[in-house]
Amino acid sequence: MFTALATYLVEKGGLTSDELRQVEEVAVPKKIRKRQYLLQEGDVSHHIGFVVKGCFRLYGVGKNGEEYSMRFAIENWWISDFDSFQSGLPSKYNIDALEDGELLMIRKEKFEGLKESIPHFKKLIEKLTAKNYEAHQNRILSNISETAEEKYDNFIKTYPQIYERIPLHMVASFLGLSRETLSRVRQQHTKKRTNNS
Amino acid sequence: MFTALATYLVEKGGLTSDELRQVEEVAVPKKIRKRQYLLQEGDVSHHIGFVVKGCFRLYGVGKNGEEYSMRFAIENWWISDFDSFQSGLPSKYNIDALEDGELLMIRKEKFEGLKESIPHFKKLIEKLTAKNYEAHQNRILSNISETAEEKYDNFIKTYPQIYERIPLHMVASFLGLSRETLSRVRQQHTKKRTNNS
DNA sequence: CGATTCTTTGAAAACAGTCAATCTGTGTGG
DNA sequence: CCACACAGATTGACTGTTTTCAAAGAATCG
Repeated sequence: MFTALATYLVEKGGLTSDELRQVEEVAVPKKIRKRQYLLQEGDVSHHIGFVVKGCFRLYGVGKNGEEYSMRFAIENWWISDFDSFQSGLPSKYNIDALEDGELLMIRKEKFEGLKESIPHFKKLIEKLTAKNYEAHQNRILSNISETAEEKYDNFIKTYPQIYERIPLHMVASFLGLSRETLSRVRQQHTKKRTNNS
Repeated sequence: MFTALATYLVEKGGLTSDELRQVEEVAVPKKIRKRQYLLQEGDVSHHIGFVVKGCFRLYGVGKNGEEYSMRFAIENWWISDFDSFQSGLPSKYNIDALEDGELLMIRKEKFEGLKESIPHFKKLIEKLTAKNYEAHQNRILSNISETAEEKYDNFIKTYPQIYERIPLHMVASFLGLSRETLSRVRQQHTKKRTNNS
């Protein structure tokens, strides 16, 4: 089960087999069933998880019970509430599994240790952090500048693999639209596509 | 002029006077006039600026010429297009001065050097990065979950110092509202306040 | 199969955006 | 010092988009 992470670390970070062994030592496999929580509001996120298999979702809950999807993660993505992971404070969010899945969990202390002792690993994490920053920036720009249709368009172009795996009402809550609006936007969209081709 | 940054680094990062000297060596003072650009779309952001005095704005321009405010910075904040700064790619954004101002500019290579050679400095930057991540997360949640009035409310609570210094139409573009809508929201808001007190 | 979850649709209401006009304060040049 | 231009803020009337509520139609799962 570690092979997925090993492959990833070699490809993306150029880790040596000795370095891989160090990572393997601290990566704890975890199986999780669909609909189970990986993290619940109020918990502290002590781990970061590498997704070997499955699909996960980080979301907040409004006072009327509405769910706001903040982030999704599929194979070869990392998942955690990074806020809580960094700060050690209780999380405002929940993480749940949208499918049966498998993760490799690394404790915060161990994770920091890997960054210290493996420069390649550190570099990789910094690269991911930068990418993440850019993604946030783009998402905010999309939020404040685009119409519902443009947001939808943008989403399916940016995250096609995710789009095909999650229910539409979660796409809607990720984009800040009601599911009904998303449904209608999609209808418009396919109408246009068929006219043009 | 360096004293502002020195004070900041001692208070927030606990730097020693020797470490401060290292920072001073690479920090280049820059004066800038109201309405001048610090960065223009297409430029690469080679520097990060520490704001000694003044107020700055990072914004994108839509195809119809509308401006979308992504970020503001006042005294003791850092300003740059961090995307471009990290990646070395041309920026999609502009930075301009909303008032006459003074900055201390640090070149990317020098900045990375400081992180290498001064653990205190590195730690401070990492703390800021984490805070920034949290701020982005909160802003996205606000974007996708709140009404116009809640967004406005949230903004004046989160950034009171900025609110009182920048034109309202920039607050509007930061929140993803039209200036007219913001104006009406404000009117409602003050009406409520006077009724309740 | 029955239950649950997900998606779509229609109609009405709430909300935000646009356009156009006006009002304010600031600063510049004659 | 005044006049004028300019940037910013507000207001009203209108338009358009999005939400809400209610219902019903798919799809999936045990």
